[in-house]
Amino acid sequence: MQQSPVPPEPPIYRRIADGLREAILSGDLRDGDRLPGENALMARHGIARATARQALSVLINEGLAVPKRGSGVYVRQFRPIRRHGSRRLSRGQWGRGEAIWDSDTRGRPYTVDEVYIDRETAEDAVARVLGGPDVWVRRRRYSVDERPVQLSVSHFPAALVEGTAITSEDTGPGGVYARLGELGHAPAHFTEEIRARMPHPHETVQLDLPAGTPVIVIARVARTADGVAVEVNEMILDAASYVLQYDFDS
Amino acid sequence: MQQSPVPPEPPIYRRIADGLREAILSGDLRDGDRLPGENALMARHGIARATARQALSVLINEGLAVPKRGSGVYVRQFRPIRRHGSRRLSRGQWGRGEAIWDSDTRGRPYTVDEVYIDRETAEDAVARVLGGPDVWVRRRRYSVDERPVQLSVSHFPAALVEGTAITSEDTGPGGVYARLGELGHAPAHFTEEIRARMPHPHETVQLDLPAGTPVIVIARVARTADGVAVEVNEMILDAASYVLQYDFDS
DNA sequence: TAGTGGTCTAGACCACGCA
DNA sequence: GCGTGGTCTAGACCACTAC
Repeated sequence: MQQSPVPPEPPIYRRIADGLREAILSGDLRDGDRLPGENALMARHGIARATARQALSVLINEGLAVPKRGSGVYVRQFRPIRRHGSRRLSRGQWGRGEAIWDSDTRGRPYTVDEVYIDRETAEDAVARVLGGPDVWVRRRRYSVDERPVQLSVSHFPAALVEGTAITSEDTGPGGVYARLGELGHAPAHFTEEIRARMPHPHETVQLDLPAGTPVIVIARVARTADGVAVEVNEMILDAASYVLQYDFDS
Repeated sequence: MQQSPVPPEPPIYRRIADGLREAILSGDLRDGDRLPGENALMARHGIARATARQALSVLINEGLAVPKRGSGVYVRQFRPIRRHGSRRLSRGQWGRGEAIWDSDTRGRPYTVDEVYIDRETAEDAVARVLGGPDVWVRRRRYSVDERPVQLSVSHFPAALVEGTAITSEDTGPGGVYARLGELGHAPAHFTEEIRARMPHPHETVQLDLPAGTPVIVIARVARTADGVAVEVNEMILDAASYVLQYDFDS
């Protein structure tokens, strides 16, 4: 039998972090409010600077706070955009104003900040799906309200799109899917694979992510009615900016 | 015009972290390998202990490494389970061995570790969808290979399920959906909302998450053919353990 | 200019693992 | 018992923000 041991006290930095987190999650501290700074925590709890920093770093790494140099540490807000996957069924009587999570439903306009188009050799997984490594690639960054929210890399089989508008910056009305349709390869079936992880450094830079924000990674494969894969699109989303929604029936 | 300034050198701890990350992502260091420890980094780079710790903490907070007390810091593995949302279309000729990401396709068995069933007052968002705050709640924890991977909380309208097997531990053959069907409320339509964020402390404990692992949160609403919501299920997934997949057509 | 967070040093004691 | 990571102190200098 194990003698129930005295439950060990959490370390000081953790107790301080717990208190601040409580204040944030309970709503006592709201979006944009200033947290007590390092000096305030040192004085209030009689601790060293490094310990105060450690407490704040917990909240920062949890995505609940953002440090601003020379100013303070602030509570962080979460106001996501809603992205619909399959929405065939969501237009009926159900699914109107009955979402679980709050989100900005106003259709805020996307801006495409950056576009790079290139002919490349695809990595193995993409090559396997597209039937070969020769691809045209379209890399974009999307922003909403001046804020970068998504990186997107689309791969197309080179043999399919060579010489079409898909390999130029302006893909024309209807975008790449309209062009694929004109080529007799209209996308009909989609598969989306979704993961979440902490961002790599270049993603942190390109999406301007504060510490403690994961990214959602979506790998989407578009196939024609015949089942031929015509596009592989990898999207990196700022997780704090998105709610994904999928509607389907059993 | 801005005179292009000399690009500032990143701090030491960051350069060390970058080097180690590079070694991990390039495959030089593989799953389970031991990283150089604090003492090794101090000696190799001539830095103080706190600086070495800071470098390692970067990788730990990125989910790329796990510290083991008294032993070392180790590269972390990612071997996810595949969870299918809508898979109506995935059984055809397409979608066979053509996934983008690796995953354990062997159908490893789930274990239900913990079950709590209770009558509760639902929070606002759930009450709004279910048409009232009176709910029966089933809380479960799922494990795969002895490892907790998912927390799940299902809410059912109390008026609908009162006195049925849904309010008892053993829901009988076919589970709760079979019971709902017998009651004339078979689920037919599903909406899944997905977010990702860093875990709350109780989630870290219950899922035994190392630092740097986000969670995926899925809120699923099940509706009958008439559009009546009969279940709201909130799932918390260890993001390192899952790939979600959705199949649909345009 | 005063206050903030960012980086770094040089120590200390502890709990834990592994041999 | 030794090496590991976990916690903590008491300083230092810097860059940046706000006033």
